[in-house]
Amino acid sequence: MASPRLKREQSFDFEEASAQEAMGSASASYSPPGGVFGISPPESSPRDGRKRRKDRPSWVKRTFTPHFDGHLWRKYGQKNIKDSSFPRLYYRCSYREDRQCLASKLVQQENDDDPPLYKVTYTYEHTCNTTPVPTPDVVAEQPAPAAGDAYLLRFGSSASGGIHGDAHQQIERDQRQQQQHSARRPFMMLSFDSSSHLHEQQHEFPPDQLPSAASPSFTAEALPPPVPPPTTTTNDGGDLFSTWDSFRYGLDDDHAHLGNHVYLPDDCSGGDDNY
DNA sequence: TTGATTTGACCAGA
DNA sequence: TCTGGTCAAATCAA
Repeated sequence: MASPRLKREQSFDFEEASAQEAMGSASASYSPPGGVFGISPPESSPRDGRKRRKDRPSWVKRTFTPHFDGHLWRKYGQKNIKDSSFPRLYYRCSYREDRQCLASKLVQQENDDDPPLYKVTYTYEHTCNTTPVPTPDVVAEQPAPAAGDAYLLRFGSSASGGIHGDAHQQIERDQRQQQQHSARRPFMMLSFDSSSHLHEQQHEFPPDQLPSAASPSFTAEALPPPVPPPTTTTNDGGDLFSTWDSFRYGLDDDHAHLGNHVYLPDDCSGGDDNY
């Protein structure tokens, strides 16, 4: 009897090494040129499905909300990693089979802070052409960012803009988690997730570099008046979930643009915003 | 009933 | 040889 393992799913033969080399070491953040790799359609031998990891295009970002990046993911694995206190979670695009979307991501918690910081490694760009949920969320707890008060502001992906219901559910689950986190202890959280298909203006602040809410250039009040949201959910308990379409938040000059978050592990600060 | 998640095993790369 | 990435059956949840 042949082992079912013999049945290898899709196998792809990507030669992305050149792209990696162009970006430097494999561990550096990789910014997909134009947001699209030179992806070839699935082909070649079955064994290449497990392409050498170094050859696969990937980029890293750190975020407090690893599940909010505007795409719909399906978890397919979890593994404890050596030298890591936290398991690594494996996700792939939910449209992998439907649209041969190769995008996948690895989520690994990096610390036990509140909220915890996650390192997300994306592999391959989305080719599913699904609308990456252009409806960010704003979650603001505590009306005024007074000293010591919790202040949570999240620009995440919401489901109201064309995402499927299951994605909505997933997001809601995550929102609940975030709420639970935020309810435990005062903290400040700023995380910006939105449609990633544009691959532009993405920054993320490490926890120790989060712009202060009191900063004149980075306050909740500084937010541009949002487009009237198609759906706005307000929790009576004081939490506010606001969603609106096509929201992009930019800060000029020496302040980061906020629209998506990105981590710049090395010195990828010049030129295009890294991804 | 259907789809998502969990989890142990397999396999390839380092 | 070890570790990490993926598969797929079993299980869970909606």
